Amino acid sequence: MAHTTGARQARKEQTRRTLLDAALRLLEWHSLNSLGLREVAREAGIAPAAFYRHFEGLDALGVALVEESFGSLRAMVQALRSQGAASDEVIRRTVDVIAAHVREHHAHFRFLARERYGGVPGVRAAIAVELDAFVQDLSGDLATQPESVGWSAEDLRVLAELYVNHVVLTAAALLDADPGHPEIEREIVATASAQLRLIALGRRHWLDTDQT
Amino acid sequence: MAHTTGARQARKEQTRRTLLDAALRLLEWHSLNSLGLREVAREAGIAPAAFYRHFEGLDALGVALVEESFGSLRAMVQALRSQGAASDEVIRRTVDVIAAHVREHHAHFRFLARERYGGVPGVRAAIAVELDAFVQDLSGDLATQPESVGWSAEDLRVLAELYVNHVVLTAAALLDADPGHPEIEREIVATASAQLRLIALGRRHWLDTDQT
DNA sequence: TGTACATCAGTGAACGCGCGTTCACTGATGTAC
DNA sequence: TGTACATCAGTGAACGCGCGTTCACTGATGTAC
Repeated sequence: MAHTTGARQARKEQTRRTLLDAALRLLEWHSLNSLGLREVAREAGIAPAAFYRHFEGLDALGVALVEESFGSLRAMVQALRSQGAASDEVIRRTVDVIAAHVREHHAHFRFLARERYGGVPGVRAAIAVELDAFVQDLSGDLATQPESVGWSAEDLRVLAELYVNHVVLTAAALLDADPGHPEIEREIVATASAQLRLIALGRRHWLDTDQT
Repeated sequence: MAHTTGARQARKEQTRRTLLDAALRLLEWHSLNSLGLREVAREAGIAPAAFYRHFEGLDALGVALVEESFGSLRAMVQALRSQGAASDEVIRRTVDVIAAHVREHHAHFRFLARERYGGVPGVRAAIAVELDAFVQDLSGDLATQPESVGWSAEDLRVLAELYVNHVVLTAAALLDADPGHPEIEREIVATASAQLRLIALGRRHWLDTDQT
């Protein structure tokens, strides 16, 4: 175990992960700006001063978590992408996929829901930028679907934004649901499905009359 | 100015208001759980110890702000109620009313957007309860409209929730918009209108096919 | 391969500071007679 | 109306505490020869 060069760097990255995981664990209960640097270091099991070897401060750690969390969101949409469009059956499955991803990456989704309008400007801005890019992505995706013939880019962006907001709110609602009561989760899923169906209906009839 | 009995109580209420206003001013930049009791007292111009004559702690002040803020929300919906249903012209006016109210009561709406998924459990719970009651109210209201013939109570609740979420998100987006750039605000209003139109279209065709 | 020096992630002690909360107090307002 | 006592909103000093940040350090890892 001697000259495996890069061992130092690997250990450093490992400690960085430990810090991020510790922060995510604490963020289950606190929001970012009520978190303490010493608190995170303590949870991670390292000395407070060592924190500075990895991040300039807690805000920087927050921005790193934003990037990670959007990884989870993109992975979820990747999973949805393999599904087709807007039949009722497909909508039900879509919402199930969301629920499953939220359960699996709850810490990331909780973080995004909390900090989207939270008190740390840098983090809020980072989320806004990522969310915007994400909506652009999705509307590009929607454009390739047969239902989107005749839609302007702007219309597609509006639709994509509606979808994204809906998904984020559904995720937040699922996170607030007591995991001990699965019937509440089923209720949220049912409501979210009905709302998606409503939007899908609107989408289907969008071009029926003259629109801007 | 001698025996106007109740002068003491009036002064106490005035100080309470001063505290609430000071907190709202600070909440423009911080979120509730990064606020300090001493900070609020300082902003209000009273001794820290006097705070306890009015609230048990900052959390209690937060709950009081929730109640106040929902007053603003209800007032807004009251204003919307005088409008009719879902023609495009009415939707445009609806969103304008929202924008005007958000501008006028920005501190309240910002507080709700921030704390809805924020880090103070008591406040989050209070908002959830109020929001739920509010959705119930609205769906009762929707039930009286001619467009709602044939809708189940559950369907109306789903629709009302979609509207409320949409309004809250629109308010949050408006709050994040730099007030120095009115064209950004106009863009948000345009997007919100289009999304409302989409939902209204879905509503119109909800009963076209068999639904649950 | 072995040796001598450089790097740098993590340590632990120290600092000054503002925090939330308590306490006995003050003095204006309220009440009883 | 006047007086004597009670109430209680707001004061200001004091407390112990955990915070973020700095610093010189240690010792394992990396590098040059």
